[in-house]
Amino acid sequence: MLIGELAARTGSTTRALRYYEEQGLLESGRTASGYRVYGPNAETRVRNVRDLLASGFTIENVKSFVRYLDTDLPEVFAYSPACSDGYLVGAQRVAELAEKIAALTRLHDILVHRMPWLATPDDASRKEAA
Amino acid sequence: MLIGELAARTGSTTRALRYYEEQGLLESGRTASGYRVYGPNAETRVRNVRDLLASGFTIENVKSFVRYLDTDLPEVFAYSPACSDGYLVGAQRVAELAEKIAALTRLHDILVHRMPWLATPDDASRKEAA
DNA sequence: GTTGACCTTCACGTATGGGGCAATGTCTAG
DNA sequence: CTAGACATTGCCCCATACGTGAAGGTCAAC
Repeated sequence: MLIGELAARTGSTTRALRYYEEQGLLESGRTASGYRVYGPNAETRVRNVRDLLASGFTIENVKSFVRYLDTDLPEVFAYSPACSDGYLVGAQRVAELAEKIAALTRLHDILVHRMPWLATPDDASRKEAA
Repeated sequence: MLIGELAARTGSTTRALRYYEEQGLLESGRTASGYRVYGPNAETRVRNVRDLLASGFTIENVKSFVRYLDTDLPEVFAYSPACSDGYLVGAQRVAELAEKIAALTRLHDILVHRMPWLATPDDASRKEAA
């Protein structure tokens, strides 16, 4: 399978696949003329990478899961913290996201506090609730 | 007043002040030897710029307020939408922040949903409330 | 032999607010 | 006269996951 086919089968792009390889998340053989060649496992692997990215992990995070990316991930994730590093990475990522959300929320609230006429109905209802 | 003094008086850095000038938010005269020279208004202006940035506006946003930056801003902001462009910029910025917060929250929730053992007490209480 | 679809590497652009160098010029005090 | 504190411009760096060309090689079909 060449890179175009793999991209089509996984709903990604050739650019993304080369990027994953550059990041050490994907391996490929080469034809005599230098084209990347992929085995059938590559499809599962790419799906897993994209699945994790879409779940809020970063590329760096996904590197921690690289050992498990050739089997179906739902299996891995279904049974509690399957691997301790997965747990740690997940927990750290959740904390990072929570922190970023908090920081942006702080900015948002400062802004609304200074310019109260900017409050959205959503803000108003949250204010009522508080 | 030279750049170092202005930086010290406003709690910023020389690098930041040159950046503000590059962005058109600050003006300076020059000595014969090329040093930047600032008048006393510069201090108010820089404070206002940094105040707006700290309030969640971007550099681009602050450019919209450039006409008002030589007077004390609290005055400007105290009387409802003092200037219609201020209102528009503020509203847009609030919307942008809200959107970013929503996007990050979506990621966060997906992650917690997939790895429920990662939920923080905060998540749990929010879940109860819902 | 040529068109066209496929592939390659290289490398800049995205948004944000500066940080941190380098290489060099200027001013002031001892 | 020289040290050192200050100034200048300019350029690369940060994180993020690729997008979007450029300039060119490869392969199948007609």
